[in-house]
Amino acid sequence: MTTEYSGGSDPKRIMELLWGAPERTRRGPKPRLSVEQIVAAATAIADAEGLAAVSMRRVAERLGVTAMSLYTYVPGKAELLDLMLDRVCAETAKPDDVPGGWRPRLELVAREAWALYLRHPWLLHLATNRPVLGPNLIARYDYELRAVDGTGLTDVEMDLVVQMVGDYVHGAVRGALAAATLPVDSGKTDDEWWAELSPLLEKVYDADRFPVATRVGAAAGQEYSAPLDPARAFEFGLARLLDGVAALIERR
Amino acid sequence: MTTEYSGGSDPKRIMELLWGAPERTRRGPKPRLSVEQIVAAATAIADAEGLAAVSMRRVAERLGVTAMSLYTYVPGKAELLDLMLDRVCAETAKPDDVPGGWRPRLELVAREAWALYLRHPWLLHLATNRPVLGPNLIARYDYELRAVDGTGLTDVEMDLVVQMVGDYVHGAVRGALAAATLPVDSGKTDDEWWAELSPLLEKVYDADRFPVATRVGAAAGQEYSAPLDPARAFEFGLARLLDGVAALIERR
DNA sequence: CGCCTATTCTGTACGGCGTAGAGAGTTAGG
DNA sequence: CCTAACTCTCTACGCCGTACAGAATAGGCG
Repeated sequence: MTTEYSGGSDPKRIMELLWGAPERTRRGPKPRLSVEQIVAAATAIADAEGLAAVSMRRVAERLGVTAMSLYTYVPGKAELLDLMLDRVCAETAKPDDVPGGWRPRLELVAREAWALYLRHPWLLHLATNRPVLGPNLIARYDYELRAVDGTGLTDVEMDLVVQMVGDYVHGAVRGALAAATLPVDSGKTDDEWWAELSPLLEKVYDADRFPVATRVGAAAGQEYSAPLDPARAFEFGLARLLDGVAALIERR
Repeated sequence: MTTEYSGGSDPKRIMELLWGAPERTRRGPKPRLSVEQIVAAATAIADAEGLAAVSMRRVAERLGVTAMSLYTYVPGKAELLDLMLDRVCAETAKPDDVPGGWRPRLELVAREAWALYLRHPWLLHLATNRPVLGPNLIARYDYELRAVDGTGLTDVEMDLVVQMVGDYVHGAVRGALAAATLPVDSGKTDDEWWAELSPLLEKVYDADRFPVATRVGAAAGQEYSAPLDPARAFEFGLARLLDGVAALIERR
């Protein structure tokens, strides 16, 4: 019996893809590719040229195959993106023996996520509206939760804390990458860009209306454009976040 | 769906658009539209059908005009998205007289952002790679900073705290909306969805491998699918976050 | 007034996208 | 061997953003 899935795609199929389909004997010609090759090719393109460059035609071209032949391996592009997401999540280290309690463990979780985002910036632009229940994502979720297991937090609180850390990293990376790529893809340096923009800005608003934004924006801009400082900002914010978690845990 | 990019071309032009161009006498035929009408139409479509439904052709159609005629008002779609972003940011209330110090002020900032995201969920999918220096965005940034001004934090720390709150809200909304829209656009209830998926999951992984994820995931799923609880989770996480900020401020 | 010219808007077209559908080629099970 | 299952190619549809050419409009200047 087959069910008809109008809007979304077949959950069974994507599950098989994520977890590795059981090898059946196949009647037709030998497949020239594998799902893994396709996902790897798509990931390589995304790493090199960004998510926008990942199209079925581009991926197929890289594999010496027509676009449509990919559809014998993967139901569609959305599922390919799901597979890319789960695949890269296998890269994060998950050591079991981090000493020092929940805080160093959560710090490691955050830093691994930070590093993963920097390796694959296109992760920022993946909209994960629906859960992707792949093996690596679940394993990572489990690992992250274990960082705060046994601290007296309720299950829901544990989920929330882990979610918070993930969200924070996401946002911090976005800020860092925006600052880093701003001068790069406009072909101008940071100073040139601002030099061009600031007279326009000044013509149109008086700094007196937004005194705090003007002052702080300048300071923050300088901080972020310094060589190593997005990472320091990340660490700083992380410390604040974990202080909040600590306050919660100590109250238990 | 993947993220939409915004920002890009001639800085002078987009600045004029954002801040309202100086009215010059124009020689040709009277314009049938205004930038404001176009941005409003695009926003209405995004509110009703999501960001993916916003195309130049769709917006033009809604205004009784061809797609190309929009390009006399707006340099391109990226700039239209910039304008939409700045436009909706005017909606957030910014009262000056919040009593109780920085914490209630920051809470208000977060709740206003939360409400804005819920009114315009497509904001989640807007990635602003470069800053959009519109009047409403700057005004909001200034307002948010004033919430923590005079607390002894450095300028850079102020920026960081405000950024953190914004990032947290972004992530929390994403989680809440994912939970809410999951059953909706698949045409199934939450229970049906899980009932269909869980046998597939069970066939493929044993709960013993991910004991914590299994337990916590179930608890969190139940919590989020309850009617009002994404909002409670949001408030809870916000409290933790602000506890961290408080620890920093008190140390000053 | 009438011309010139800047501006608005339309029509058409290009190259991209995701993917549906038909059909050619290939291989295993009966 | 035949047939059915399977892979892969080709063509095509309907979207997308937008470049370009040209028609219509109307203010500035003679």
